[in-house]
Amino acid sequence: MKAFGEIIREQRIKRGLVLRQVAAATDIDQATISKYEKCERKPSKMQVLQFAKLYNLDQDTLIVAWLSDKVAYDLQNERLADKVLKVAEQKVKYIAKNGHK
Amino acid sequence: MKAFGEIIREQRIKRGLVLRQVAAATDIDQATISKYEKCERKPSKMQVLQFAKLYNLDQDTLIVAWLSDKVAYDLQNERLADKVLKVAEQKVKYIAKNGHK
DNA sequence: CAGTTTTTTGACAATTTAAGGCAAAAATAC
DNA sequence: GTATTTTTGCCTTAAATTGTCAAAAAACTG
Repeated sequence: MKAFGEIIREQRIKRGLVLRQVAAATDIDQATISKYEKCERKPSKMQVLQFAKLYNLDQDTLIVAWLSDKVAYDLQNERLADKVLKVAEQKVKYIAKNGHK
Repeated sequence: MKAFGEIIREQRIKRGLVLRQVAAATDIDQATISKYEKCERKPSKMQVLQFAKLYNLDQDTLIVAWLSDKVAYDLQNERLADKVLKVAEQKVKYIAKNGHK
């Protein structure tokens, strides 16, 4: 249960890379990458996939980390977060079944 | 497990009001209200509370309906929605416990 | 069925929100 | 203490979402 940022930082360190190098490889500003790693900016899906490729990570795993960050972020400070997630789960199931009328 | 829009439409009909009247009472454009009821626009939190007051509904209930709509909407078409919600739940719990460093 | 009221739609303007980018500051390593 | 790396702040930009108005469509009413 790691945040997207933690994951990509771990991977970068593990490979002994500095931000500058990752920036060069991905064509993303190094300050921006720093912010991703510290969870101060949220990348687009395309960028998530870029990182998955760069670090040889399973795409699904990384996307789950990234999307769940977003959801959790939207609910931060919400007393009702728990209830909201349970209801959202039902709604997602319902939509998956019956489509979106 | 109703959508926010369904709820406020039900309530309006139940009271025999037309959009024009609700628009006057809330100072929201009637086209906008129509869109809320059809889930084509998402109101702000303030407006959700306005509707709670207008229709004498429990605020929490309405907010849960509204927020869960948002979450479910973000995850529509996401094959991984289920997994995402489970992870998000853990993250929310974690944040609630340890704050947001 | 014509006339009236209500609801919906569509295009556009306005707002809001979040991200990208640069340069300076801070931290870390050498 | 210098050099490198990382972080921060600010600002611009871009994207997404909403509100608004007018016209079209739909639903009532007599």
